[in-house]
Formats: sequence, C-alpha cells, structure tokens
Amino acid sequence: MSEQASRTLDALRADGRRVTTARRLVVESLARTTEHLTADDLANRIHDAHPEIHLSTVYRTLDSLHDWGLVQHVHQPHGPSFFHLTGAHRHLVCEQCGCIRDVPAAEFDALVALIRAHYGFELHLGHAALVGRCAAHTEEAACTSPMAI
Amino acid sequence: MSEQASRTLDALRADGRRVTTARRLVVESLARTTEHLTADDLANRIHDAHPEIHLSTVYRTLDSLHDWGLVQHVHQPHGPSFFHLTGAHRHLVCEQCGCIRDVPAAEFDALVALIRAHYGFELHLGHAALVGRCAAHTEEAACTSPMAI
DNA sequence: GTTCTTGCAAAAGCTTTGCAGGAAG
DNA sequence: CTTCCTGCAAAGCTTTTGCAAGAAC
Repeated sequence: MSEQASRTLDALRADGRRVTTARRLVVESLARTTEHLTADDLANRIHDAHPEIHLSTVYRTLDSLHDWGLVQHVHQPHGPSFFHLTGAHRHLVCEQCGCIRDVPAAEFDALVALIRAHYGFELHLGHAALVGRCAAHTEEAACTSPMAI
Repeated sequence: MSEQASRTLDALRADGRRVTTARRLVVESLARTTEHLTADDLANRIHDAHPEIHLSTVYRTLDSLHDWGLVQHVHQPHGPSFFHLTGAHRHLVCEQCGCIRDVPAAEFDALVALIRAHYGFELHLGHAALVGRCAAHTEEAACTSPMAI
C-alpha cells in the first residue's frame, strides 16, 4: 500500500472512523493512480478483486471521505464527476477531447485574491474543473460568437 | 419584445434558421429577465401562456441557440444548468446558498492570459460557473482540509 | 453489544432521443 | 412541397435513498 494511502487510512482511524474493506479499496485505488477516476471507474477497478463492493457504496465512501477533507470531487460540465485524494492542484478540462490537465493551485492565487478583494467572494477552484481548450484544440473555433467564449 | 430579443431572432433569420413559436418564446423569456433560468424555469414561464411547448423542445431550442452562439449555458456543480443570452460576464455561484453573482469577463483576462502562456490552454470561463463562497458565507469553513479549498 | 456501514433495489433528477405528425419557408 | 422542428413518450446516465443484514470496534 502506498504511503499516501496509509496516511489517509490513519487519518480515518485518528478521527474514530471505521476502516472497512470498501474504504480501504477506494483509498488504495485512488492512491495507486494519477488518473482522474469517476465513481464508476473506481467501482470497476475494485470489482476485479471484490465484486461484492456496490457502486452505491463507492459513492457513499467518496462522499464521506470528501466530508472529512480526504478526497476532492471535481465536477465536469458534461459527464460524471471525478475524484482524487486531496491535493493542491486544479484541473483544466478540454471541452473538445476531454483531456484533463493538472495545474498547481498557486497559478490561481492572484485571481482568487482579486475576486476576494472586488466581490468578497472566496473562490474554491478545486471543486469544479475549469473548462476550455487544450493546446491541441485551441485553433478550432469553440463557438460562433466570441462573446460566448 | 425587447431589442435584444429581436436582434437574436434576426440573427436566426439571417442564418436561414426557422423562427418558430418555441424559439421566439424561449428568446423572449431569456431577454425579459436578468435572472438565471434553468430549462425547467423557462418551460414553466412559457407554459403560463403556451402549455403546449414541451420541456424537451425547450432543451432542444436552447441546444440549438447555443450551437449558434446566441445562448450560453452555464454548468453548476450541483443542480441543473442555467441559460442566458450571450454576453460577456462570468458567474460566481455560492456553494452554500446557491446565489449567483455576475462578474465582468474582464476580471479574468489576466488569468486567461497566464494559463494560455504557461499551458497553451484556452480557458472558456463562460461555460461553467466558478464555485466558492459569497461574502455572506465566507466565514464558515468550506472543508476540513485547507488543501481541498 | 452497540453503532456505524454496506448490499441491494428502487427512485430521483436532469437531459437526450426516436418517431411520426405538423409547421416554416 | 420539401425540409426542419415539435410533441410525446420513453429511456439514458449519474447520483441518492430506505431498509434490513452485517461488520467494526
């Protein structure tokens, strides 16, 4: 088991939560990859060795881990959310090809400060992916009207 | 009918599209308000005078108008998308109370330029709402872990 | 033993689709 | 009259929920 997985499970125990098979498998699956997995992806991977773990349990587990700050779920405009262990990066999703690019959260510090100063609004950019076009698909027009971009 | 509505319908005609009752009603409803309406909201308003317009037609109409650059649809992390006539503002949605704040697109110019320069990624911030906490709900912790914000 | 979790099945919520009839140009 | 659009019904997909059985501590 990776160090990150153990640390996450230790955090569970320290909080007095129960470490169950489902939770261990979800955490290990998330720790084992740098991919961006949906609840369904996770359930499928877990099913290889543990077909008894139900998709709804995966959802509930992810929900709990999110409540406890151990997992982030990231909303995509089209399609299902994906999940990953808590970390300080943000996500750029290409609306053309669906590829996901991780970007250090620090890139957004200036914007977060500006929006806070002007509007008193605290951006949480880790909670939803930022949409646009990746380098490979920037040439094509995204939309008829430039206002809509 | 508002000038903005006529302009939008004229754009339809100019493109050789058909101006139907459903399209006229959707455009007028959008032009009549500054609120952020979901497809369901729109259908309900239209139903007051035209109960025959089906929700699926509203969806298809919005889809078409979006394809032609006349309407933007904005994804929210939880709950349905909302729609508005194409314009140059972005949306901040409070994850606590759901309120939506319009912000001039220009506020994001620096970020868009930075992300383009560093990653070759063209952000389309009009396509998904930016999530966070409005001024009234900034005090409360959003999440156990500061990394996740 | 008590409390927290899970499996299952069912439903909810938003959105899309197939098809045949009907309207726009 | 030809093509595009609409009404309706049905299904699609992701996510949530109720409940009784089961596991963790």
